Amino acid sequence: MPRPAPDTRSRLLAAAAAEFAARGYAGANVDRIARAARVNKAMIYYHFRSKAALYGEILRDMFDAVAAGVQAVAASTRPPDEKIRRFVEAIVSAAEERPHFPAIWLRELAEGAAHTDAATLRHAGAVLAALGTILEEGRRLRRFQPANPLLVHIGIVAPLLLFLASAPLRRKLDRIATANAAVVSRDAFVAHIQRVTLAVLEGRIA
Amino acid sequence: MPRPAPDTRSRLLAAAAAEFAARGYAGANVDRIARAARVNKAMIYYHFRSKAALYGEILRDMFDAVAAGVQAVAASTRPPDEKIRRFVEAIVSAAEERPHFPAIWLRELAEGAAHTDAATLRHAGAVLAALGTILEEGRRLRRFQPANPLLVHIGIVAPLLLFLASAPLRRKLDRIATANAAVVSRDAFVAHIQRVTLAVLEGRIA
DNA sequence: TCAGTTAAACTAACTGGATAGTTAATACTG
DNA sequence: CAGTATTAACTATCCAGTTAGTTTAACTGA
Repeated sequence: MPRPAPDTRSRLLAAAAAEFAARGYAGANVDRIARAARVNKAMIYYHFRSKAALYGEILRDMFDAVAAGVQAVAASTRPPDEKIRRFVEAIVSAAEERPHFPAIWLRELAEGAAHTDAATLRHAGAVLAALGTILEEGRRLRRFQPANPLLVHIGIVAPLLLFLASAPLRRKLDRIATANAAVVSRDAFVAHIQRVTLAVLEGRIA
Repeated sequence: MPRPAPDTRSRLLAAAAAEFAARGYAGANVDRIARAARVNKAMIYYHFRSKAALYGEILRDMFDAVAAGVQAVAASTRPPDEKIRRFVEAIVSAAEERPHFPAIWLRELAEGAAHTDAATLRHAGAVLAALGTILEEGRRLRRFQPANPLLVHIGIVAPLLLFLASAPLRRKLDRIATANAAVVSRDAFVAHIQRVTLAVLEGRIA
């Protein structure tokens, strides 16, 4: 039933996100995306303008979501330590709603955000800015020590992204390797990042 | 001067590492690698078997170097806390001798090590194993609390990789963004990771 | 000491297959 | 019937890998 444009568009977005995450922008194949979405390839060019535009749409959606999440946290009325916990949680849950986000973000970092347009880049910058706001507030309230926002940000985002993005690899290794006991649950990992970050901010490190 | 086979091979390796780091395996272009190395494209197929073999060689060299470095640290006679500091330092200096390592490693993680052969994968696993040895020793000597090696490993490697791999992006952003004061030196960053890791291991968190 | 031989190192030009993007025609629905 | 959604088949380009032939350094032995 053509007119109501079923879910072709969203099916394409989902299939494309999986493909881009698994193979990167250059490695992604438009025919394969169409096949996975069970849709004619030409629909990609009907609903989106090009492979690049499709990718851009996915990126934009991802960074919009994260930026919105962490900005809400920063603007809320909570004690600073609680804001930090929720900042971490906001990133993780945005990533879990979009399972391909971590891998795609990692790749964009690796190639200097080559496929990221200025607007999306600003949204990404807003995540760092939101963290900066929280740190500043914590400092004003004498709860946090001075800390470089970039350093704190990397300390949070890098482990989260790597942990989430490497899930497929870890599963693969567990199947091969000899009883690799090094398995960590999502919750344990998040809690660990929250604790470590707060220890840093509250000056409980060395 | 054909016979002495000047540095064609090493020039190709260098150019290829840069290309793979900047664009990923699929995005890398063999003609561009040859041009950058100022060498005829056919030389790639003369000195290496294929694009994949060239990439594999680069990966192998990288993981060999890191594995050797951290294994030397683990085998040395130092107190556990010093071993941890040197473990971090070993990874950073291997990465600095091979500036394209971090971006390439990040990508491999993002795509589940799709282009990594079994031997190279074992070397990568050896890095985690070396850390495990250090943690165990520290525990035996009552210096470290019990800790999940994978969790500690990600806490070290993820920030290092992200910090090193995002250097080009950060430079790009600094040129655009309005007085982004969030600049962190290499040494400050490394020292921070060392301190945080030891705080975790010595049970000084939470 | 040097003509002749060998094999490694190298090149220009080509090939074939993959793939992003197009088009013209068709189905459906309000 | 009007316009949105969809399709099969096509095109043009790009790019990994090949090939047939050339140059050069190192060696041979007379």
